[in-house]
Amino acid sequence: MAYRILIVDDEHELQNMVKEILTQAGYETDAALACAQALERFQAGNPDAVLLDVNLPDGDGFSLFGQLRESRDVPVLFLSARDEDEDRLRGLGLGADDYITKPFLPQELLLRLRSVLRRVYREEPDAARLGDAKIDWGKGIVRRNGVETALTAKEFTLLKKLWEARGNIVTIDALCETLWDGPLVGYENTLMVHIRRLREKIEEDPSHPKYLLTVRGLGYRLVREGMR
Amino acid sequence: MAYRILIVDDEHELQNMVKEILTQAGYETDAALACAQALERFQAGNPDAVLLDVNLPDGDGFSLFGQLRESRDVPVLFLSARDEDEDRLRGLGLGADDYITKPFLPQELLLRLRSVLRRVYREEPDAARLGDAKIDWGKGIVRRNGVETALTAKEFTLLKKLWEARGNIVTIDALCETLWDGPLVGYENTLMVHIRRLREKIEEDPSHPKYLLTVRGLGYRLVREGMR
DNA sequence: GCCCACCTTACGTTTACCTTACTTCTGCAT
DNA sequence: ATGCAGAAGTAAGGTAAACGTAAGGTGGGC
Repeated sequence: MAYRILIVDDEHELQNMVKEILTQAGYETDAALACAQALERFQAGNPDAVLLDVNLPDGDGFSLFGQLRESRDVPVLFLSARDEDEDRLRGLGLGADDYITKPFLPQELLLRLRSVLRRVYREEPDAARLGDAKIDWGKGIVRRNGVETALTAKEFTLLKKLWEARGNIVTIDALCETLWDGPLVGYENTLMVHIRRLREKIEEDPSHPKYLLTVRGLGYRLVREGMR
Repeated sequence: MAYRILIVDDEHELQNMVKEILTQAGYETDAALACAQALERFQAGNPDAVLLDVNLPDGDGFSLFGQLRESRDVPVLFLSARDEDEDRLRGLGLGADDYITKPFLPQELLLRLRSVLRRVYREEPDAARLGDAKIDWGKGIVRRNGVETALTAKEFTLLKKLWEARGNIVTIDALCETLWDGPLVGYENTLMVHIRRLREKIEEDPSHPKYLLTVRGLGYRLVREGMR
């Protein structure tokens, strides 16, 4: 999932350039031309970072910065045509994450933005990839085509067990044992139902699974990337 | 506890100046004149950040940077006398946290360092936001729609535990353990009651929580905003 | 073609959690 | 000590999501 960046600048030309740069690099962008609009877009779009020009028609970037930070500790990178020491110090002094003076190299903008995002959102969510599905173990959810689905307790432990042995067959007995840790009889059918429900959450076509495969007579197995 | 900063520069004069600036600002400093020494001081001193000159007598700062990062994801700010685009892009491209060109204003160095440290070591402001609720950890108070509500001891530690893991599920066992420190069982119901009371303080509609969510069979989880 | 392993669906059951009211505990001021 | 107030814990009835069951269907392997 791409980061969403809000660009606030009153120069159309520069705004489009920045937008182009960021889009090329795989970010999602949103834009505002003035303070009022910026606040509105900020609330609506909930961006992951803000690129903020100091000069704005209906106020200055510094006070807008204050309003943004009051609502949330969002990363903000100032852009400014003025390379006055005073401005730079003011921006950084307020707590901005960076202060970039125009003109700047597209590459440098990207790198500085990346640097900030890396620090702010560093903690890689403990996630696993399964084709086009992403499993977030911390949240206990799986994302596919942008939609999040919560895993139930049984589905969670079941999927985890399969994931830990991904590429290898896990017997039905072994699965039953991890799900009910006890007499491993009588729950085989229930297991199938859970498998089915899991497939509905991680597979595109649950009836023709591509990832959670059944091995007739033995058990189930999760495919491993680049392996069959 | 003051941050420890390692300065790596072969110019005595500049090194002393930087040292002076940082010490004045309340940082602890350590210094090295060349790569070999830098690595030694890095291992020994375990600094919280490194200020790194690009030009060094026994190698260049870029490769030293690689060695440092290999051992640990320490924040690094490059200092350079050369304001060549190429160098800046290279430094930032490697993953540096900032790139400052000499001569620089002492104040700017401090601000940029502070900015990086703030993100890396998460100096949590003494208050947290949760939707329209603001939590003041210092006072142990929650504000919503202008009304202040005091948190009780149990509610406070419970909320803090959830906050520290915000975005991720915290198991009921883990919560019980922090509230009653011990592998005690039998407090699950009490925990629920505390959860309920917390919700009444932070949620608009406690019966349909938007922030403190329950994950059936697994635990509870506090939503995290502006982040995926 | 037949069997058996597995799939699939609908539906009934259970259990984890919610909610409320009440009781007990704890610390503090009198 | 005594009583009080707020905090913490207990209990019991309610609810819906999660789970389990069963029964008919499907298809691969012999």
